Amino acid sequence: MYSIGEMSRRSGVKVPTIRYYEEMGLLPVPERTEGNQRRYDAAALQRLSFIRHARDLGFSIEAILSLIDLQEHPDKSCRAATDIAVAQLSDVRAKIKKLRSLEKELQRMAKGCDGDGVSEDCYVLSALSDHGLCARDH
Amino acid sequence: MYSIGEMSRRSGVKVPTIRYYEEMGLLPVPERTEGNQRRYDAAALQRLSFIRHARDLGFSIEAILSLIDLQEHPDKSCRAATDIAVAQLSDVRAKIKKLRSLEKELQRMAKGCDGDGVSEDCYVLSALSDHGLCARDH
DNA sequence: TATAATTCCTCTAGTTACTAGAGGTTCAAG
DNA sequence: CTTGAACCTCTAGTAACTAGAGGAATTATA
Repeated sequence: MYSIGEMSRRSGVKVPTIRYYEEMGLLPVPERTEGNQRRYDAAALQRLSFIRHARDLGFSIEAILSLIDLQEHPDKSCRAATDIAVAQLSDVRAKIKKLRSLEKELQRMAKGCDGDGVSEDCYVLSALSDHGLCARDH
Repeated sequence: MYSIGEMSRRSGVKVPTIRYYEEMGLLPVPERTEGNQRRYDAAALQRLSFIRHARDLGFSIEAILSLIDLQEHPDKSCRAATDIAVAQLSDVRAKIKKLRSLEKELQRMAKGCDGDGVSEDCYVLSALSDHGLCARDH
């Protein structure tokens, strides 16, 4: 049986976050010692690692709740899990796309100005003030 | 003079968000009518467009506060503004990098599984459970 | 075994950048 | 002058935690 600190060390998830996950229903309510401290078993650690992994991949807590539900009902269709993963993938792709265009514009901004001189005629500031200087529309 | 709704229409920033920006110190406190409604001038609209533009580019409110400070003190160095833009750029690049590797892993996950069958042996779920299946380390 | 250091407990509040809603007032058009 | 749209303030909610207070339990050392 692991204490919450032990769980934290083994999973890389901070202690208050573990309690938060419990509150959110991601982790089952653990046993307690006589002194009211949480004690976890190996299954709980595995579950926590699953959560950590999914969060690292950007899955929302809500999505993870669905994934856990699927894990606990092995008779349900795998389709649902795949759908969640695919949705996550397209979300990530949309974010990449947006960030790429931001990157371009910021690059232009940062390059336009050598950083010398006063801010009165700073390219960064004028680029932000004047939308007409943008390469893209937003 | 523009009402807050007019400002919203012209800038594309929602009304409650304009009030929020005022509270955050991004927008100067505007004049009021006798009936206590906000009335803005052209300078305020320009400022709001600047803010909108900067937010679109992912600048934090704190960063925008600094940029505005630089705008209002044209004697200060342009260096500071450039630094903020460069920091923003590297932030964006880091995010892109992270998202790209997420994309790869999610793609692998979504592909590994055709969505048919029960979730007991769903690749998505096993990939999330078993870190060893990951292509990258996180 | 006594004490000290560490870890744990709950609870509240703060973070970012807004958004939603309640309940009430003012403005502009007809 | 009435009516409906727009405005006002204030509170609370969102996501996913993080920080801190004040106190109890556990573990390690003497």
